[in-house]
Amino acid sequence: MPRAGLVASSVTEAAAALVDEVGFENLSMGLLAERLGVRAPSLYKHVTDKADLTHRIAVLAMHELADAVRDATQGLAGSDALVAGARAMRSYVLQHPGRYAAGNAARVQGPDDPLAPAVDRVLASWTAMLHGYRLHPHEEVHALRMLRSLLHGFVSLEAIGGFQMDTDVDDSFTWMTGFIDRGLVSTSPRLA
Amino acid sequence: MPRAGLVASSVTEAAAALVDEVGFENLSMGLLAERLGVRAPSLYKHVTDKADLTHRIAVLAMHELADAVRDATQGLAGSDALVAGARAMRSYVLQHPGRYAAGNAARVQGPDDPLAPAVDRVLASWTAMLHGYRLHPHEEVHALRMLRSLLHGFVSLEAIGGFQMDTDVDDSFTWMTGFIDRGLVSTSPRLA
DNA sequence: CCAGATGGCTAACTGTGCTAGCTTTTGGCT
DNA sequence: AGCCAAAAGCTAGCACAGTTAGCCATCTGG
Repeated sequence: MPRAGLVASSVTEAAAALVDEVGFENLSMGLLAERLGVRAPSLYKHVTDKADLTHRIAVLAMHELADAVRDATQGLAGSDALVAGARAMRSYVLQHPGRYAAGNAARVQGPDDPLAPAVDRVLASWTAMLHGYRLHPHEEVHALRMLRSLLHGFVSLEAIGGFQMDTDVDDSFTWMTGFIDRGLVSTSPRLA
Repeated sequence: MPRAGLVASSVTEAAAALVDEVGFENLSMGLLAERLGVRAPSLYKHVTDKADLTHRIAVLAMHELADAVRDATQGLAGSDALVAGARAMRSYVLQHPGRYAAGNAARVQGPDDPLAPAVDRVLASWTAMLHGYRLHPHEEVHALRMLRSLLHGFVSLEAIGGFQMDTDVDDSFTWMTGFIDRGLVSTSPRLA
């Protein structure tokens, strides 16, 4: 019987694809094994346990999200960058809800946890974006947290179908990013 | 042997307390039964299954949240109401993270699901609050979604310890509510 | 005070995560 | 080429959580 030729990264990729399909809470080792044409215990040769697996998905997701935002904001600044970055994040999460859920469920474990730099990359993208507004240095952290909360909250709610009313969700997102942009401009001591 | 004298509501209350203590994902029928001085299968005389139990917690949580916001904004309007309501929500979630997690995990099931009116009560609170800003009618939904996203995102991130930097989280929250308030005021066709 | 409804129990089944220990493939080294 | 250790797969089986079946004790209404 030939081997399946698995490796930690390929298992993680398959798990990420699966989790986007069936939902984060429905991920099971058995189902993943089936997808890979292997028996469940064999997976433990590549990941230590299910927690390790979901953690790896989280790291993957944060890097992919950081890449998506970076690519979308390439060459843009100020309002344009903000809108493009926000749209890129929303699009990524709608396309990969399971991965994003894994990212939210994960916690940074030790000082060498690769999740930390992955999350930092995402935060650095937002920070760079906010830099264009020339805020007071002590306001930047507040603005970063606000932006993060807003985007995270919006996409989380949208992903679980939380917006019931029939008003178009795209319109709300556009309005919202415009609202934040105007607020940031008028908060800026230089651009106001 | 005397009976424990349980009833659906008391089981739900106990489960809500437990879930705040051990975390939503660590809720187990066995642990809850132990707390109630009963064996696990006995719980099924009061709730149909674990999903039913968490759903009941969710309904309870949404009503409690709606109450907290209503009480906090009593007699206030405009900016004052917004700030007070936002603070009340943040405070509730920090005090009852498990309940709030249950509320987010729940989905409205049928047309008679008591979760729907409970969620509506919360949304109605925010809507009433926004009414003070006299926005254009077609902008109200957008503003509601923004406010909801922002608050949900912030308290969710805070509850899981997502804000790493040592800048005070209280300060960020205050800054953020102020930012939104100013934005709403200047968006309003009457108050600007 | 009896009878039915009700709330508790034990026993047992299922599904999932995971470990132990065996077998087979694989790839490098002589 | 052939050997040998490491690695990758497998089966068997344990533990634990959720759940059901079915029994017995306890309340409560007539």
